[in-house]
Amino acid sequence: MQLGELEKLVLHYLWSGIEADAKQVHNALGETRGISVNTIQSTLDRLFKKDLLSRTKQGHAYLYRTKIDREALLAKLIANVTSDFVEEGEHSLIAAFSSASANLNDAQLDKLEQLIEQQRKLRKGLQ
Amino acid sequence: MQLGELEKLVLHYLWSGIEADAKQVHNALGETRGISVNTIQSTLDRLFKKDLLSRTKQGHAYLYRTKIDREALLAKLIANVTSDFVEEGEHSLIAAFSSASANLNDAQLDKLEQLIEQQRKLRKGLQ
DNA sequence: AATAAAAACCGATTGCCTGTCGGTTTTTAT
DNA sequence: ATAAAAACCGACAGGCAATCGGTTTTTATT
Repeated sequence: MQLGELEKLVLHYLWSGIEADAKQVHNALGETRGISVNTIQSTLDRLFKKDLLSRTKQGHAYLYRTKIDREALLAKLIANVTSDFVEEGEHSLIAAFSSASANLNDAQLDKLEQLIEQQRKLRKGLQ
Repeated sequence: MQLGELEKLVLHYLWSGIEADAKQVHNALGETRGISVNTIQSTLDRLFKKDLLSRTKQGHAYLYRTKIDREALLAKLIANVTSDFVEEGEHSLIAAFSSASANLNDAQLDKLEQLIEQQRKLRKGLQ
């Protein structure tokens, strides 16, 4: 799945916890750029069709909101872009980690380990 | 940077440690697909221009070889596709992990922790 | 129910990228 | 010098994002 510039901007905007219709998004992003409301509408529709936004009719207009959070989208994009390069049974994140670990600083390594621990505890509790 | 199907195939092929000219790549990949040598040549050239391959004249033909290994390319692709979504100082992998950790099995968690340890040791040794 | 306003929908265009190749120029080996 | 091989150039198709004008549908109001 490909994401264009405007699509990314819209996602960013909606991740701030806002629900918005095309008009509002246009006010927030399009107006300054000299973009028409129609363009925003198309973009929202594309994101909807990509299953990244959900929408409900509110009065006359659709209210859009994100259907996936930033972190999940990151995971999705990473899986997407790496899938052709990772072996069967290999997890893309782990493959990615082994290639990128050198670019992580100490604090980030700590953070990751912390997240792993957290996940482990969660499992113990649930089982 | 976008990679097409044929480009990925060529990279895969060259990652097997081979140096090859257009003809050889064509033999290996193009012939069965009914693709002309010219197509392979274009693809090799595009990959070269993307700085993913290097080449040297060998006799009459260019010999191509990968300029980046699989892991490094993964890192690059990931950085590319995620850069618009990560904050300064944040690393996309860690952000992605926090949402995807639930999808990893115990063995994969172990594996990841192992990789972290390995990376730590590497740093101790180098410092 | 009629109608005006708002929004959705449809289709078209442009621009960028990959895949694809034919034809021309350059290089190389004999 | 020349024939063969390879490189190079330019073109076209197909896919996707950005962009918008115009038409249809929906909604609110009288």
